[in-house]
Amino acid sequence: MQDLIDTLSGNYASLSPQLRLAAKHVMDRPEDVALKSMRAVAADAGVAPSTMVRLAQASGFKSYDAFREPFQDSVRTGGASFASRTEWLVQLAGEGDTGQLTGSMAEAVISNVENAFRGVETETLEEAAQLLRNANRVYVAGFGGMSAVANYFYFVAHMVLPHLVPVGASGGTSIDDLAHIWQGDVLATFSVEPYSRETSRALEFAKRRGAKIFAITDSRASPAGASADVALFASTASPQFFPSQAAVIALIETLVALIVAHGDEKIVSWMEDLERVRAEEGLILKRGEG
Amino acid sequence: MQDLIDTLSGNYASLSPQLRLAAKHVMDRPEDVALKSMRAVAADAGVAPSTMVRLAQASGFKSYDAFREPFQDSVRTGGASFASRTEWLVQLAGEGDTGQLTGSMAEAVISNVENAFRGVETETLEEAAQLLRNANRVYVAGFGGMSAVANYFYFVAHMVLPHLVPVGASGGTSIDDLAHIWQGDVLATFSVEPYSRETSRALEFAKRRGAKIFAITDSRASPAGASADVALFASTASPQFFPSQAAVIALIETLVALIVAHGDEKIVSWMEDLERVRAEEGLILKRGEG
DNA sequence: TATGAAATGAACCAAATGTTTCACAAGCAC
DNA sequence: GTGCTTGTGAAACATTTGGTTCATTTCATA
Repeated sequence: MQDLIDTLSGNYASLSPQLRLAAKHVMDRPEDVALKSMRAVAADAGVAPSTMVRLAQASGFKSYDAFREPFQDSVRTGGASFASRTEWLVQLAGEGDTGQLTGSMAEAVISNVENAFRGVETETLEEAAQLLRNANRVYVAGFGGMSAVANYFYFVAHMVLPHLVPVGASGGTSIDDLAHIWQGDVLATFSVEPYSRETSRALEFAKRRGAKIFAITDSRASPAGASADVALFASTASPQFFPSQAAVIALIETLVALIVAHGDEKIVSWMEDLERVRAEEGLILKRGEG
Repeated sequence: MQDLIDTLSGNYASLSPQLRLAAKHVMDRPEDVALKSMRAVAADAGVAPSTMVRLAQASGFKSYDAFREPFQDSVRTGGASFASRTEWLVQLAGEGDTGQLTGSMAEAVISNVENAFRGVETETLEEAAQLLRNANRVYVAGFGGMSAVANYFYFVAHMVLPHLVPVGASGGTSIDDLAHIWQGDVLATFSVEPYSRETSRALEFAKRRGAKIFAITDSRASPAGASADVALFASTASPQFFPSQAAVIALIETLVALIVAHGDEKIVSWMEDLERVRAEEGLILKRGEG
């Protein structure tokens, strides 16, 4: 099957738009080809049933059923897909130190994500969403290793929260960016150990000004965790030198989802607008375009 | 599915002869149930088609299709399929529950991470690590929603790879930053649907210059996935409007861990230096300091 | 703009699908 | 033996399947 996918990927450029759509879907969800009916796969891919037949023929198969066979075989023999998580990790460990490292990273990330979601109360998430939504301004701050995370939050959230202000991105000191923070504003911080001095400075400053604090951090005992009005916690445990931010990212994404879900319908039409504009301006590729 | 097989095995004694035949075959070849038609399975088991329906009903399922579902799920590597974005938007009108949204996000992230790690071959990870380590220069590019991810990669990796060059961060056009890319260099791209036009432009440019391409993306059929020398894939499926980047982040972290693990000892002492300096310069807080 | 080739989707077909029905057989109580 | 329940498979059912046809659309070329 992998051979077939490689072939498909190789010929991809020379296919017609509709065949590309079909091929892309097949490559993305090969199990569906094995399990679902041709029509169902076609519907998922957004093409006509006949297009699937044409794809099969274009790939050198006499019929769609013949085309489907390799996929069914790979699902059948692919003991990997049957393996439980622990079995899989053990097997991975058998593949040398690369496999071991990969396995332990996967384990760490999954358990971090699980713990983050398990540990959080839905009310706290609600509170956080409300705090951010109702704030006058939200200042977004993350330093050192967390600047990228703060950056990510800013990018995702600014589409649904118009009152976001990035801190520390402009090159100046963070206090410059915070100069106008005030009551009714919120400082959103992202921090993990080792905690940067700049974060705690920003925290103190914002508090003194009467702003509320929202934090995502790795411990209740952290500077941000202790002083925040609303805080979410995500472990960053990792078998390697750098803390893993995957769980933090997951929390951020969930939070933004909540903000949208329980926000007014204005937000939704707004996002639709945004996407439409980006498409019209040619900033993003249309489906099938390459 | 294993639960179902256990139940089947438990009730086995109390079944009628024909149902036993059917149940035995189902337990022996569960993949066949997932892949073949009911009639085919019945024929293999040596029973009438209706017997299969009866087995399904006797197991507490309303239809044979419902009975088959657990088998298909267990065969399937790609776990839950999520409603399309538009469906999600519709669902929003019905105002979903906070807990439900949180749960489905957790499910999505975990399954994305697991699939990303399961789908990757350890050799590919090795190749990627080597490609990046041995490159003359590595240009790091991500646009739109992926700029934060690229930013994260740059931040984490630049501590272990001194020859990293950010693209598009300086405010100018990305091509400006790529101007000096050449053979022996590598373009590292991060992209998910909807693919930005800028990414494919950068890809073309780098290829023309003879540079190698490394990509983390969400599909083999994506512009980056198709043209990359080494590519890693991570699903970004999510029950909400924005794709989830958590799995991409997890892959990035693993890759960096590999680069460190198999790099020369210079890298390690280098990182130690870096941390020492940051501590000494008072950029980060000592333990207990707040 | 006109022309021809390629691409596409709607409609259709025969075959196969899951399901239901029903007649019959086997076993059991009386 | 007669009734009655349970188990069973053949046949018929509506539905869905993979495959084909063909009119229409698309688009590059003339």
